[in-house]
Amino acid sequence: MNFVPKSEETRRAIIKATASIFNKKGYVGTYVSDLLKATNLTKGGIYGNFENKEDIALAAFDYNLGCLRTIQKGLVEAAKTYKDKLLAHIHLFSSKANLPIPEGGCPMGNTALEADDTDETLRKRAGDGFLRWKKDLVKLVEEGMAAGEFRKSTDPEETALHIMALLEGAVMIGKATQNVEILERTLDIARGVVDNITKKH
Amino acid sequence: MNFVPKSEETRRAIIKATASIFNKKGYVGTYVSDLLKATNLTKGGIYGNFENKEDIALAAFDYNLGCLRTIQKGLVEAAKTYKDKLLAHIHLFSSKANLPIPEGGCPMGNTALEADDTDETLRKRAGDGFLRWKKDLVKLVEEGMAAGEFRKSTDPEETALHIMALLEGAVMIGKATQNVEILERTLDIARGVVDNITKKH
DNA sequence: ATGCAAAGATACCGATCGGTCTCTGAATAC
DNA sequence: GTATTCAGAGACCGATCGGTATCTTTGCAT
Repeated sequence: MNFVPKSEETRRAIIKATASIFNKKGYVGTYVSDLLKATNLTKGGIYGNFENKEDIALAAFDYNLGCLRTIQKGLVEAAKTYKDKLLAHIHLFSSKANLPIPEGGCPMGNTALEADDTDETLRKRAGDGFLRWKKDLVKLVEEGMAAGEFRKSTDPEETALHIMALLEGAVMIGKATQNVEILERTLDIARGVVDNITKKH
Repeated sequence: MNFVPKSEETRRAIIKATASIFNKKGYVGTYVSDLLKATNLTKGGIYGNFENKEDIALAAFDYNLGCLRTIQKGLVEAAKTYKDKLLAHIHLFSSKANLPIPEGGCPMGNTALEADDTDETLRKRAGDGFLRWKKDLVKLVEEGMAAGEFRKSTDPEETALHIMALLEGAVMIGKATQNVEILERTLDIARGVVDNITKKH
């Protein structure tokens, strides 16, 4: 215990180099040997900066999710209307968007389904990520309602869950079938959800 | 090559005993030692009936999915209206339903997100499962339209994707957050989708 | 130039991985 | 009763797992 990383810089480099591996191959499927290859380090370098494999996996998850949220934040801030802000959340998942999102897809989704029965710490990270995302969406819907963009009858929580579930489901089914059309069609459904709460004039 | 299982009965027993393990811990996360424990067999028994671990994993996936589809089929056939048949697909995922569904959740979802970047054979199984499910749903919507239950303006494929993505997303987010309310609320959204294509009178 | 600290290389560890091969014991055939 | 068969037991295999402990190198302060 009282573990102190030897070099904050190396630590960051390890995370950056290995985050995509964890996101693609999962926690158990990623071996320390994979990390050595990806970082061109040896065990001394790895274990001098991380306590153990799970420590790296957690940092990698945070990195991947942080990366996603940063892009998301940029898109949302760039959007002017609340409708467009919601659409930005959807656009983030589009294969056409060509955004520098983490390889391997949504880290929350990947982690959720791998870790839910096996690793409580990782599961909680994913769960907290979803709750934070929901909070963001709920806030956007509420603000959009206050601004008069969305119908008064809108249920913010329902809308948030609707969009989130659609997006995660879209990615999952799109990846399993390796069918981009399915992904994009499902994203269009999510866009329709946003459209449906928007006031027409 | 030319592998022939020694006992069809034992083979089935192995699948039955280990299917839930694969569904919970995933392909890489499930060890042959886990299978020995669960079956009370030794390696001779296992490898006399399966070529290798992937062979068991594939059989386990088929078993889990088959189990799910059997229950699904029963619920759908029991439902009288097409609306209720669609709702049956949703009900299958409800935590309140207390159905004997495979432990560990939807095998397609689990397999999709674990195997999409690592195991082409497993990925394809999951993908094919989704496509078959979509076909079932599309057919139900089309038949419901022909029977005058659903609006003429309904897009069967869109409806199918909408329901599937919502359900898979619901399970994922529900499990990650360990929040049954979130699962059930999202299922209600899916029920709303069915309601929206249903003609009112 | 010399001494020191620390980051990372490397050798090593026990455990366990997936898989093979030989043996054994119980049921069947004769 | 004896021979045969075959499902499954279990010892064994090399490779690799995650992790530790010691050595080596490098850069810096003096």
